Amino acid sequence: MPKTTPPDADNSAQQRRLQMADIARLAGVSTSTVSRALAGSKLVSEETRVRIMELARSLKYTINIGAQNLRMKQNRTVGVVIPYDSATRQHLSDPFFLSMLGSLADALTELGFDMLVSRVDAEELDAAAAPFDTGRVIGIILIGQWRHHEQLNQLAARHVPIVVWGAQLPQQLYCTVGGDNVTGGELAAAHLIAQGRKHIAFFGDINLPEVGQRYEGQCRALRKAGMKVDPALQVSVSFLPEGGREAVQELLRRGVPFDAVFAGSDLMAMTSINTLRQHGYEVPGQVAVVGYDDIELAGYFHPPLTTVQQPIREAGRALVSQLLELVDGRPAASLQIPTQLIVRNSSV
Amino acid sequence: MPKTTPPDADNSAQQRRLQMADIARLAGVSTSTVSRALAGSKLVSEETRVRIMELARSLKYTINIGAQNLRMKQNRTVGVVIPYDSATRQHLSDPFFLSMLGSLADALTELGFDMLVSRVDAEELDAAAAPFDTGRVIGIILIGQWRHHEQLNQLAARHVPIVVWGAQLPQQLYCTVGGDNVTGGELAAAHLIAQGRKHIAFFGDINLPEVGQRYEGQCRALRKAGMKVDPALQVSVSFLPEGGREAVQELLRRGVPFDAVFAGSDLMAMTSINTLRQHGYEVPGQVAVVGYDDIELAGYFHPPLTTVQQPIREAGRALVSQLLELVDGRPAASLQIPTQLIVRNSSV
DNA sequence: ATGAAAGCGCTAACAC
DNA sequence: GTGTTAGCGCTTTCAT
Repeated sequence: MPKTTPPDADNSAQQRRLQMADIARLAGVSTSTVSRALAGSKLVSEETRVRIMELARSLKYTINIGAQNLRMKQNRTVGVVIPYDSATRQHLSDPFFLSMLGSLADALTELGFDMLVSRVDAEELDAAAAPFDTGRVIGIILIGQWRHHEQLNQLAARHVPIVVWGAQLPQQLYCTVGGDNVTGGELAAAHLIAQGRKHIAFFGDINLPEVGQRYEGQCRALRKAGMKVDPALQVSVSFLPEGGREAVQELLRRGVPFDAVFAGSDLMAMTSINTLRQHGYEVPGQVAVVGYDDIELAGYFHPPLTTVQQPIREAGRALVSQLLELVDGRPAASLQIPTQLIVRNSSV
Repeated sequence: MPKTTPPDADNSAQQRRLQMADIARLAGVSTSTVSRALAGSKLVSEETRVRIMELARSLKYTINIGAQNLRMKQNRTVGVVIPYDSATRQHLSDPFFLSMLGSLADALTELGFDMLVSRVDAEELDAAAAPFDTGRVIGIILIGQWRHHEQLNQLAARHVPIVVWGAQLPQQLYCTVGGDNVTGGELAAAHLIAQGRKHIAFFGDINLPEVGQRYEGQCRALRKAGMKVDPALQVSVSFLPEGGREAVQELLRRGVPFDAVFAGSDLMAMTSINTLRQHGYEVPGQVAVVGYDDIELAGYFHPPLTTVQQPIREAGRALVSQLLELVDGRPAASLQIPTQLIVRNSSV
């Protein structure tokens, strides 16, 4: 572990960081006055206030937020946690999660909050609360509900202010914000059905709440169209990019006929398309494909990907606003963000 | 601006956060003993240490890091800043930058550091130092050098510990970590030349240091092959995804013949390929295309993208290790991470 | 309008 | 081994 000596350690020329007492001395006033001046209090005369502010600015002095926070018992930092899968030791790479991070950064910056990012082992989700427990952040936004409903409930029961990006589940103590997965799945499947597709495969781990709901949506669309649900067309594969390839191979192995694929994520849709092509299938000619997420690159893929859009900008804002509710001690309802189908060429 | 009342505000049932004094009282010892016990000091008897630790754990007490930092004048948080373009008000979306964020998160987590992410207006780069000036972070990693060489120099002159992802420039006071852009460009162009391409277009804003160096590499490869550099084949376009489309259109407008494109980023390569196709060009048949970055999706594109790989995992680690050098008061040399050409189908 | 003094939650001499 | 005390850099009564 690197040492990172404290700034005041005697490594030569490290000039000591300026502090309020210095400004006070230089201005010939007390620290109280400096504090007030910098805070824009009207208790200090216009003249000295200006003088002190100028001085501070010319010396590039800024208040030490740590000390200020301690004294004022406040904090404008929000924790964002992205669990990683300890088994695969998978690192942060899903473009959708990454975009969410960007969107959260934007939403928080806009409101004057800082964002503390940490990664935790998905199996030790309790650790997600650490930045809160240690007082560094006022609450936690967790991206990736995965299968950890129970652990999340426990965190909420402990009164950790936490908002989770994911699906709304029965008996849920924590607040979630997520896309409307059932409708999303239904839209996707209905679209494929409208294109005349008869055998629609589903790729994705339906044990994950969000994916499960997307599949449920597909089933609903099938039933509405008077078609029956064939379990042989449902292939459970992980969220990793290779998922698409594996799913196609498994489906071919099963030997069930299919003319469409609804994939649990765009990444999976893309690898599915590539694998289908390698096996000589034309997309969308022989197999129509629909993805999920509408990541930045979906439209640039060949063929451009039909997909269900998760409105990431609003998602970020919603996550933040619900968290701030919780932080202020108000209850925060779980939210569903409406999704829409983006029809491109991979399915028509 | 939302209020975010301090935790001790009187909104009903917010139970006060446990603190060391509480543990001390419950254990019947002084706070010093608790402090020592929790720090694992050998000054406290085995027995009381265990007792106190158990107590703390059962009560889910954790030390308030803010107070600890203040007292110990230490900090294990690193700032990561991603400037945004104020003109286009462009938000964080380039997959490469996003991946870099992920890689940094991993590298920092591994070393036990936290990551504070902020976004600043690229025109006000001075603001990038704010998290440092206010004592929240021990140093800054800035992703995106853009055109702000001068402002970065000023930050370094102010002794802000800062490491920048970007190109190494003459008269540079700050530390950079970046790919070897010249070699990268040379590899890409040499590859295209080896494929028998005669008229290689370059897409990208060569005023950006990194892109300029990639172009320089291309020129070098051309000269080595005894070919001449045709300025009409260089098209300056922004880093935005649409850049690729605009570049192709501009090139066609110019009417110069071309049989290859070297694009400044993968995103641009992808949109270029799509636009070329729309105009009836076959890739790689009539036009070979090479990108830059090797983003996650490059291999899944159709055709799979030949590209220059920026090793993002090492990049993250290198950025962090150089920053920690600076923080410890040691000089940190700028680093170039070797790049390699990944040959896929878009160019062969 | 300004200053003195107390204290935010913690650690580290220094006593015993 | 453990407690007492001072103080990290700031804000805020309470005096003046």
